[in-house]
Amino acid sequence: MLEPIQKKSLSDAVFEQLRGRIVDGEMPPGTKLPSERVLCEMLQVNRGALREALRRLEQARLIRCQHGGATRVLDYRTSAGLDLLSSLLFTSTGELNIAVARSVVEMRSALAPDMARLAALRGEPATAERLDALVESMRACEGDLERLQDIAQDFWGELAAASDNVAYRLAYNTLIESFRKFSRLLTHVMAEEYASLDHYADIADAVHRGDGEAAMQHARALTHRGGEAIKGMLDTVRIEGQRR
Amino acid sequence: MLEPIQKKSLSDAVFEQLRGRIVDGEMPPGTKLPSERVLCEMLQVNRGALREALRRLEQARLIRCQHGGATRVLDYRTSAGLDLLSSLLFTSTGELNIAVARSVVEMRSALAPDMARLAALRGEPATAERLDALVESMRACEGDLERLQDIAQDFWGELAAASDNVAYRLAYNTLIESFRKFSRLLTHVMAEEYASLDHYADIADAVHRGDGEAAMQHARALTHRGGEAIKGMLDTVRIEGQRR
DNA sequence: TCCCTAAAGTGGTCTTACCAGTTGACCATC
DNA sequence: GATGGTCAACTGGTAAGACCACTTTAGGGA
Repeated sequence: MLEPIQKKSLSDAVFEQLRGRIVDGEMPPGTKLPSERVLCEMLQVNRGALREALRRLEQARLIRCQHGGATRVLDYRTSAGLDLLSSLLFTSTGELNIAVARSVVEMRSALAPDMARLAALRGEPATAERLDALVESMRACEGDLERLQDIAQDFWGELAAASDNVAYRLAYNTLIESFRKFSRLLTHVMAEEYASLDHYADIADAVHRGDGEAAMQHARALTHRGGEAIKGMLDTVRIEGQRR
Repeated sequence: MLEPIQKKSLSDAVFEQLRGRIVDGEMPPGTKLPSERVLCEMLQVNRGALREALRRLEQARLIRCQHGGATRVLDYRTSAGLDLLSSLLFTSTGELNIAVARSVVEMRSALAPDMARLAALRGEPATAERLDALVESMRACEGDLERLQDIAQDFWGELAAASDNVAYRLAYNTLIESFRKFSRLLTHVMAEEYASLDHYADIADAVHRGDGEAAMQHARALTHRGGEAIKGMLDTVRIEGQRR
């Protein structure tokens, strides 16, 4: 299958390079950035492209610009928002950051049960119908684990939408964006979730009945099981990484 | 008390105006934006300032620009990240959006218990010491509810930092940014949490002992109690709003 | 020592021009 | 009729230079 090639604009490249140097700790909090004119010269780009990148860094709360004064690096740990998460997943050398991946999985486990609970309490009949259809699709792809994984993500997306909680919806978007980047490393873990496919059906059923507690319990069981399996997998990856 | 006046750059103003029109639904998903030259003319700003704003909108995944093609509005519900949350809190007329505020409180309730659990499991002795100090400070300000509220926020911040989970830390930053915008409307609710100040002490104690389950239970009790109270308060606000 | 001021340096705004990719109409070809 | 090429007219992307607004700093005066 052919994939569209990704083209990066100049400001994209500048943004990513500076963001990388900041989160890698190469430019620790408090560092004074060179002036825009100097940065242009160093990066060999025009000032417009540079400023577009600086505005984005400022919005991500990685830097703070002051008219007439200096532009300083902030401590992203205490100032940045969740949107930064996906850019922390891989180190500058391209290796998966296990601690960050674990964070993603843990947060998923914390949010999913309450998402399911609210979806059951607030979801409409059409929601439950769609969940049923997704469960059916999951049953239909016994061998195709990647497809199973994709549908499972859609399942959670449906719950997030039905939870009628905009914070959950937005957090789901952010988490999924991160999760997709390393989920394929864990595809075989999904085989275990497949064994507990009934839990998905139970959640859909609980949404049908409007039983929030039941939906939460089944979601908790599901994410707990998947979460532990994934953490075990991540530990394996880490150990293999240390061997090299 | 005097407050520093907030100065907005041109690109800030452009960004906020366009963001507002998008999230208000005035420009629904799929809408084709006018060309940059035309937008400059309409907004009476130069193209550089406009483009800085467009880059930020693109990063927030509210729009999508295509070289040579059109710039289109995306559906923020399915594409934007959690960082957008705080800008959804108030409507264009300046009124609090109750549904969004409720979302913030619900998400806090979902995350806090697991944050406390991980903080107990992974926190260092110095963390527990700082939590003790914060509890002490809370006891010391019986009458000053606003101060109590601020310290409580620091308490959760300490737990987020100790959880050793970067997703929780970043999500905490985002949630607090939103929460601060309406927390003063709920200050009197904190009086109720004051009655349960021992729960904070219990969490600190659990962190001392490294007892994750206990920390989680007490955090759950705390956020449940506070969450219900806040939701009740928000309902009151909504009813009052309807009366007008 | 203190305060003021001027100069230098910073980010913010603006204009103009040109480069590069997309779209659609038109036309030749198969 | 379907396909593919060409061209003109868009679109966004890059570039360079000038000037404005603000902060910092160094120097000079009281």
